[in-house]
Formats: sequence, C-alpha cells, structure tokens
Amino acid sequence: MEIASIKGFRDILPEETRVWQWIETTARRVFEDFGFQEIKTPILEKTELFSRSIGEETDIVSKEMYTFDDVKGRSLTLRPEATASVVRAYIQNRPYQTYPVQKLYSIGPMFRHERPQRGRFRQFHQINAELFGDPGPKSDADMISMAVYLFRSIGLDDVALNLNSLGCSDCRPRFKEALTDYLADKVTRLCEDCQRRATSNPLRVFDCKVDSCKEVVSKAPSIDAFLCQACRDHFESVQDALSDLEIPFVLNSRLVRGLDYYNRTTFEIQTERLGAQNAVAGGGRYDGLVRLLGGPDHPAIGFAVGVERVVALIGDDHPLQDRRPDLFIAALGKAAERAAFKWAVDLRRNGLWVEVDYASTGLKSQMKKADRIGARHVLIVGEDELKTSRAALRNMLTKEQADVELKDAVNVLKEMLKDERERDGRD
RNA sequence: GUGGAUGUAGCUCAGUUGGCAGAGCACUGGGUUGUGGCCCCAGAUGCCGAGGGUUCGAGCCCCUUCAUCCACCCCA
Repeated sequence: MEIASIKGFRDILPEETRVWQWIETTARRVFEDFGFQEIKTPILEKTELFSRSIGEETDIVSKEMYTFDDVKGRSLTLRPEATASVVRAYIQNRPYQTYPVQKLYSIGPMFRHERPQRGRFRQFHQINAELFGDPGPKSDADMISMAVYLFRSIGLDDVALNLNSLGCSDCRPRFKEALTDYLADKVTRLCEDCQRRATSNPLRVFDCKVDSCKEVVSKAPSIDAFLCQACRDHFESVQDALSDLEIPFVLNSRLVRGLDYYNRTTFEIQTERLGAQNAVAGGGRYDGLVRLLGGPDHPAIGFAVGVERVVALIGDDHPLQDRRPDLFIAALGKAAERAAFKWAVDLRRNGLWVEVDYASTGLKSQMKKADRIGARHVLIVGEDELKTSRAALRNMLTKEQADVELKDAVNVLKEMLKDERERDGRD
C-alpha cells in the first residue's frame, strides 16, 4: 500500500507554487508599502492560548482544533488561526516599548479539523496582518484599504467588501440581551444548532442559513440600533474614510465573526465564485484581546486572507511569464560532455539558467529535450567542434545558428546571452 | 458530525448480458552518420482504491472498508 497524505492535507505542486509565489510576493510588497513588517511565530502553541482568545464556545475551539498532549503531558495545539500567536508574541516580546504602534504581517499554515470541501482544507494558509496600538478609526480604514488594495494588486476585482460593527463591551451586552429576549419565545422555530446558540452565543444565529432561522432573524433587533454613541461615531468615521478612499463597501449587519475576540469594526471580503466558502479574507478590531491574554490594554485590528481561496479565484489568470532556460548545451561524446558540464555550471554561477543532459544521448533527443523545456538557445558541441574550437549556437526561436569561439566559451556565451536578455527587457 | 456523487495507465476517460484491461493526451525510442516543434512507426506504463463473498470465470453482481469530491455546518 502506498502511503498517502492525510485527509485535508495536500501537496502543492510546482504548477501551483508559481501562483503562490506571485500572491505572496505581491502581499509582501503591498504590506511593506503600508509599513508592515513580517513576523514568524510557531505553528504549535499551548492550547490555552487559543481557548482563551478565540473562545471556548466557538466551533473552532470546541471541535476543530488539532490538540494533543506532548511527552510531558502538556496540552498543545496546532494553530487554527494566526492572531492569537501574534498577540502572544506581541505581549511576550514587548515591541511596543520602542514603537507604540506595531504593524505586523505573517504568512503560513493553519490547521482546523473540518470536513474538507471546495476551498476548505484541514491545513490551509493565511496571509495575516495585525496592527497594534491604535484605537482607530483611521487604522481601521488603513487596514481595510490595505486588504482591498491587495486584492486589486492580485487582479481580483469581483470581490465585495462587507462591513459591520459589533459594538463594544458597553453596548454589545445590551444588544445581546435584546436579541436573547427576542429569540427566547421563538426557539421552537429555530434549527437545532440555533436553539443551542440562542443562549450560548446568540449573535451566531445571524450566520445560520436555515430558512426558518433566517426568517426569525430577519425581524430580529439589529446591532446598529444598539451601538453606543462612541461606537456609532467610530463606525461612521471608518465609513467616511473608506468613502474618501473611494473603496466601495456593503453594510452587512448580519456579518458576525466566528471568533469571540472581535469588537467594533468587522469586515469580510467575499466572492460568489467559490460556492459555500465565500469569504476570501476577513478580520476586524479586537481591542480587548491583548489585555485578555495578560498584556497591556492595547487596541488592535487585523485580518487574514485565505491563500488557497485566492489561488482558486486566480486560476490561470496571472501575469507570471514562464521562465525559460537561457541555454541548453547539447554535447556529443565523452570529452564534449565533460566540457559542457563544466561550462554549464560556470555559466550558472554567472546568473544564467543553463541546462545539460545528465544522460549520454543522441543529438536528436537532446534537441527535443531542449525544445520541451523551452530553452532559448542550444550550443551544439561534439568532437569536431572541440578540435576546431568553434561550435554552433542555435537560436531556437529564429532557428539561426551562429558560430561561437570555444576558447573562452563561458565568457563569450555569458556576454552574448546577457546582451540578449537586456535587449528583450528580461531579467 | 450528517447527506450525496465518484474511485480503471502520469492526466482525461471508455469498458457491451459476467468471458484475454482499452483509447486520446503525456512519456521513451526510431523514421540514413550530428539538429527541436508537425507527421508516421514502435515501445513502456495498471494489485481496475482495499478486503471479503457469489461464480467454471468478476473491472462489471453482493457485503464491508478506505479515499476523493460536492453540499450541510463552519470559516479564510
């Protein structure tokens, strides 16, 4: 029996890694232009970090985490999301002592034990940004615009920005109470899950897609009516700033995030092209989390982008031009093969992409190979060429063959190929 | 966790009532000494997802199991 990868964990093969590289490179460029710096945190953390920050009652913590005991019996968890770890690192390393506003991004795998389906895997990757030390609303708008700009830079225009405010610890409890009261006499009309949620986490009923629940919810009190003046002002300022930036958004009072730590501004970038998995990025403000995890009372806001989903949306529609080898050296006979191998390595040290065949095969098969990998040129070297010290350099596109002096082969080829690169504007 | 669909060559998929496991693409070699793409010829490639059962005989029928995909759910 072959050993296969485990369910929901997949190989990302070369054809696909090219797109990944393009997305990551673009994200790094965009984020660094916005003043963000990369942080790398461990994939494994103490379980408590996630249960405390994400919330015991959430689906993620209650049933989706990869949790196990290590040899000393400590409970560890593969991170299901990035924010908790970054907050932990923020508290632990105290970077705010030198710079009170911290802008950090990270890229890496996350793990959730869900049933895999379109756009959803057990190991998946997020590009993540967090901003600490500013209460907003400018930083809210900055974060959101950065997310939106990233999608534009990647070339994805058919995504929609959804926006909501969840209020703060002053006003959300009043809303929660009103909602609980409203739901109390309607539990019988709710689905099984929502009957449980109605008391444990009533906000999540808004997320339900069951028709009867949708109907109950459609007449439920709306969060915006309960926002306190401060939250109302904050939310309006965020919207004003986005309008100033000409970033279109949709107000969505049903947008409730699945992690408990969010407050005030939440947002999600959605697509209609991925079936049920419509969120390609999501985030929001989490002003109480740093303090909750034992740090100073610093406000923060962040978001995460689902890389697999972005890759799926991009498909083949990316501007990556296939790189081609500059040169293939076709060698015939032992002596030529030895020379070719040495020239190839020397040219690579000079920054050129050069291929040689490992096996000793005929010229025809070497030409085929050169053609298949898309080599721009082939240098043909055999016994005769070594004797006369001149060889043919074939341009595979134009089919022209030039005579090349072999005495100083590496330098001659280097100059010729580099000149051509510059003419073509390649690099 | 619950439902549905699908598992045959590297890929996409045929496979008749149960009777020798196939095609296209891809791959390797050849088509007059050492010149690629097109064309032609030849070749290699499979525990037919796995285990059991029925049968003279199973890719095909029955049972079990695993995997993948899709949906619910959840979220990025």
